[in-house]
Amino acid sequence: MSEILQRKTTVSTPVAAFRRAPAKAAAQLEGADALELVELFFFAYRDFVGDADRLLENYGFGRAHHRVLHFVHRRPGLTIAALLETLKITKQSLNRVLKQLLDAGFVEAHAGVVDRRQRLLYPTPQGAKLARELAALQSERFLRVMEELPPAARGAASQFLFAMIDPNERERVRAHLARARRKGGPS
Amino acid sequence: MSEILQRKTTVSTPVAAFRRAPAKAAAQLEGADALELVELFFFAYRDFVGDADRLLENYGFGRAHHRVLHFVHRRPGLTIAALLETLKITKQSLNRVLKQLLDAGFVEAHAGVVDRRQRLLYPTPQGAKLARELAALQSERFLRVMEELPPAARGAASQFLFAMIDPNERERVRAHLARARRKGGPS
DNA sequence: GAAATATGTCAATATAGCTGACATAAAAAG
DNA sequence: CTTTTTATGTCAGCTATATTGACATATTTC
Repeated sequence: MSEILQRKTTVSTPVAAFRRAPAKAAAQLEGADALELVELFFFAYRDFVGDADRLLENYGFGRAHHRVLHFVHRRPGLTIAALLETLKITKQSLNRVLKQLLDAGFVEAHAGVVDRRQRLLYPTPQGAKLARELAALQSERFLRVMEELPPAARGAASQFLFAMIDPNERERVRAHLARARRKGGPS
Repeated sequence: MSEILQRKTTVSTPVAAFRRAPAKAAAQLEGADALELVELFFFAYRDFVGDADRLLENYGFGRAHHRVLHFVHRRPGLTIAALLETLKITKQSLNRVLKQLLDAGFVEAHAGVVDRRQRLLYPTPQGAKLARELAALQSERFLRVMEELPPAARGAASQFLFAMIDPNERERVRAHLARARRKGGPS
């Protein structure tokens, strides 16, 4: 069931709780095993963002730029307000990063047609290219993971991640994904 | 299979690829669906760390303190070198944070017995208490998630997270978990 | 016309990381 | 027993990312 977690020299698997004691899972989880999940999540995220970080260095950009470019690419025509809500940062924080992306020609802003106060953000061709490269890097990790995982576990990954999101944020996330599907398309 | 992802008003699920086209999964994943996993991972991690952040504020500590305290608590007697390797930061970065934890009485350092150059790090009772509180907060999220998830998906979560870790880091992570199990115990 | 909204901007501050250079004590190697 | 390596500490300066608070402007809505 968890071959990938096994060392060649038989040693205990990273997180054994769910297999070890299926009956008393909820009780036993609390102490040590949830802690292991916490740590795995930490390590996984650390490596996950590392991929993109290395590419971004070549452009003089950081993670903040990545996030902005990513969401603008995913939802062309995104407003400042929508971006702020997605990123959960202040407009002052966003502005520094966004200005750099605008100046460097990776993102464009156009006045909204229905509401001219709004600035609708679009990736430039150059921005779209970088966004695709970054997305490819991170997607590759997921692709590799899905290949490694037993087929039964594959669908579980997205369920798991979605369940990890704050319940009161889920609707927003769902809305974002729905809009990205309409707008961004196959890219 | 993915009830938790469903809106009450029937709408497409966040990540439908693995169910949508089991046969052509690998091909179709690349474009849009791996991207959704990337985003879910981002949102999930954002909310996951948010829990602890709020508690840490009361103590004037940040995430960096949390990570140090966490690993010291998990592996009492940890050396500086081991901590640096786990956190993947420089000793200068660590030192500022560690000094604050030492000064505030959350962590203690004792000269190593076999090698007196080493400083073995231990949580104080106060440090252990805070570490447990933080761990409980983050464990709770996992516990809730595991309850939400269909039983079949539960074991998959740890497999998934472990598979997300860089292959050349996995041995280190396994070693960490093994040591934590011996040392930290049920805490 | 007044009020609310979307956005921009200036200034000061905090946190968390980095590089580079140098210092010290203890262990290991010769 | 001297030299070298190792484990750690520390100073100084820099960068990236975020914050709060205050104020400005254009546009829309009431």
